Amino acid sequence: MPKAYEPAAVEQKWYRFWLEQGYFRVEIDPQKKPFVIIMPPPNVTGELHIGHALTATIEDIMTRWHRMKGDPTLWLPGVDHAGIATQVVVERMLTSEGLDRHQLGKEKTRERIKQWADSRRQTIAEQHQRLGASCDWDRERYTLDEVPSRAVRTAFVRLYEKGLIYRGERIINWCPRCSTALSDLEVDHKELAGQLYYVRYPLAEDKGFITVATTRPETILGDTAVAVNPEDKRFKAMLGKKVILPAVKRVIPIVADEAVDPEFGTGAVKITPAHDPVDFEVAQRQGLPLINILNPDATMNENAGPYAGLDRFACRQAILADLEKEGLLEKVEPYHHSVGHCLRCQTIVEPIASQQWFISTTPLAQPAINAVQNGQITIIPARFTKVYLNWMENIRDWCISRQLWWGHRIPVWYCRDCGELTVTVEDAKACRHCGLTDIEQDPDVLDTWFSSALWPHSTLGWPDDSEDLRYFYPTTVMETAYDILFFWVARMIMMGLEDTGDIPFRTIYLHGLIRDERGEKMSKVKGNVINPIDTLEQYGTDALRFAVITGTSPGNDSKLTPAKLEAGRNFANKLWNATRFVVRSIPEGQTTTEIQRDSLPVEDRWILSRLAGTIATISRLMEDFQFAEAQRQIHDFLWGTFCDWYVEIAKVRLHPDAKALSPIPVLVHVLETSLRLLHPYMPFITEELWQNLKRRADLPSAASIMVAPYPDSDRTWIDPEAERIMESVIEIIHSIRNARAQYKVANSRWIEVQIYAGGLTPAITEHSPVIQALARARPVTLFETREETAVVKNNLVLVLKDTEVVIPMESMVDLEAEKARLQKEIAQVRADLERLTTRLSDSTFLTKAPATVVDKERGKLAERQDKLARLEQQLATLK
RNA sequence: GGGCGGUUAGCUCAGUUGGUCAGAGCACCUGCUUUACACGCAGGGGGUCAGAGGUUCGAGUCCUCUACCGCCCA
Repeated sequence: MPKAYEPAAVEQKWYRFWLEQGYFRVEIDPQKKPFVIIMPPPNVTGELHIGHALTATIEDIMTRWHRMKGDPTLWLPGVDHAGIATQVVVERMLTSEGLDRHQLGKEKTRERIKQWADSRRQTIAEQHQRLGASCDWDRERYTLDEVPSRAVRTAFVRLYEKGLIYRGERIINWCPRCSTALSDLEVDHKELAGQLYYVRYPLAEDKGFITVATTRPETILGDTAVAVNPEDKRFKAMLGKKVILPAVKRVIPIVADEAVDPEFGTGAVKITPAHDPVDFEVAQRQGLPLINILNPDATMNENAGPYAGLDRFACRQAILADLEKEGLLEKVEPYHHSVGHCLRCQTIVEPIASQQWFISTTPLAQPAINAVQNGQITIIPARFTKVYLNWMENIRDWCISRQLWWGHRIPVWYCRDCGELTVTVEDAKACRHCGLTDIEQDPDVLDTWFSSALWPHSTLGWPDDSEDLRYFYPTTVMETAYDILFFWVARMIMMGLEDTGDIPFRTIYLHGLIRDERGEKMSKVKGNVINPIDTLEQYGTDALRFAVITGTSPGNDSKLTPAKLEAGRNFANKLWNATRFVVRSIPEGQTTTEIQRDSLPVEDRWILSRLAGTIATISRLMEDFQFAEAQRQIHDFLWGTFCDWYVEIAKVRLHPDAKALSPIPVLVHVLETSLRLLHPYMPFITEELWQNLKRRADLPSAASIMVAPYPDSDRTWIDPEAERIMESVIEIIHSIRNARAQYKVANSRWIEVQIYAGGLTPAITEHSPVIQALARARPVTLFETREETAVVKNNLVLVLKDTEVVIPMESMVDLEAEKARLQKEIAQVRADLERLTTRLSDSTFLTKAPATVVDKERGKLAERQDKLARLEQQLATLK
């Protein structure tokens, strides 16, 4: 084995091996309950970013863990076609070639997008593999595959037939750049500093005017009324009168409507029904006409009269100039308001009344609310339950049609003869109503999120009654970032329940976002994105996985820093060298590593006890989804307990002259078990080391660590006595090392030590070679009690929990410094004593606190009193 | 406007049923070519757990309020 861990070769080798062995494939076993995660499909648009690496790592941890536990485990990977995003990307490519999609035509454009998306799918799969993802690649799905596509059509048709999908004219969010409708969720609201313009609308029949305030003066061109609140006394006389719309000179009425906020602007507002959701509703109530003034690219259309052809913002300036000229612009105030931007391209969206397809969500939301409220579905962390319910309870209809060329076509055909609609799963050949064949399919496609909403069941075969669907559905965990709760999770619950009658998953685990070192969200624009592939090439995949998990807790954001990556890399290297040491220590030809349980020395019983305790803790934490804490515990056990202490102690017995029982079986057993514990977190290095170990020692029969059993906690190894003894031994070694450092004793110098160990004397005596080796102390002499030897002046006495360590100071110690140290320690013990005495003389404490707590406090008091006496005695010898 | 989260060592953060909980990593300081590892070893300093009040025998942990930072929804 080389001196340092070199990840690159190891990773590729083992991933290929796992793949070839078919370990990722799940076998259906009707006798067992499966563990199932459907991967939330990454966007086909790009490469994986560090957030995907976190998603993949957490899902892989759960997957590998359950697989090792023996559950039939399915982690189903997939990609979604990302309608808008993909089309945006390919359109940009076309632009750079001097083309645009209209020149190229629909078919050729679609072909280009398809080619590109297919290549991306390949990249994404490869990147997941580099991350060690143990997904079942045979079951990989793509939203545009045959079955998911049929699922989309089937779901659409069923909802349509139930009256839950309808077509209607509503205000939707229109992205002029993408040239499509968007759902409310795809609009990013940003607070912008704008202006509030006060504009005078002259009365048609009288002198005077009414002033309205607006942030979008260009929409004046689409006004069909001015409205005031019916309760607003200021405008009583105005009601029923007409005003002349500036700029286009149209005559419009002044109406009363409750929706008007008398506090806003002047209390009178302009009504632009085709370009504002509130105004649209006012118009419905008041029977006002709709005038659309915008072309799809947000230039003004023919309804804008003299302004036709201008861009919306140019038009705004032109109208303001004209109003100014006519003296109709009363005043302008600075005004902060929220402006919608396209999630994908950040263009300012326009609310436009438009004929679109919608899902009537309220009937779907109720069962989705129930499923969470009655505990069928659990959200982790729990606080997101409220966020989820709040969204569901206030849900609005979902606009699902998109004016794009990339996605699932809407399965609706319009008849040119009778005008009726034909809505079918299979392509329609003729009108269902009149039978004639002059029909045309709706040109639009469906929102990509519509297909994502079906993902947990469509990937398993729905609408077919497939074996996978019957066995794996409902799935176990939906794991994703919290920012996707509404996009995916909420809609998956609605559609899963609607289509299958059952919940799509039992647990929702939401992780936080990864931010950069300064806590900022990563974005390509800011240039602070971390590429997971570059990172894993630099530090190793296991180090990357370790780093993204470090310090995370459910639902909380985390920062990825070079320090964390280095910690991961260092840990991998530490494991590498620990294993290298163990492997090298196994004598040639010896493979038996069976543990002789009856004759184990205390340190072996101790490390095995600690291992059993660690396993129990890890199991509890993992059941609880506390992966970061579990990882930390394994790390601390391996580094802080196994390497720092057990391996060092074992070296004494490995010495060629040692006659003691060989520690090799325990070394191998603890290391091997720890590697299995760690495998879900750091799969590559654990496999490499496990295989190295296997070559030299008898290990469980599995061909790979990833199919070896996950360690089970065996309480019979818990050994409080061994733990107590070893804690004392460690404390003794600590105290001697501490003294050496404090008194600047040269490393090469051996110092003499006497230990007073009371009842622990025989046990500590056994460890005197260990104390000698690890504390560089010789000779080490043990006594039951202080009285056995005369109190000698000028000794350094270290008062420990169960023992006392005496080091003759001879020439090495500064007497005054030692006095000061003792005085300081005495003061500390006195402070403790005072606190304990107060507490124990408090009658409420004595009566109300549980007896165990009171006893514990009494024990502490006795211990401190004893310690104080010993310290004072020691101080006296120095005077 | 409504809701949520955060505020713990210089930095990044753990701390899930209130009683060894004041921790980890990094950084810092002092030593160390101790034959697994300098991607290391040994030792060390450092925090009134944002502030105020309350519940309790006991609060980083529960409740109320305040301040600052951040997020989501409208």
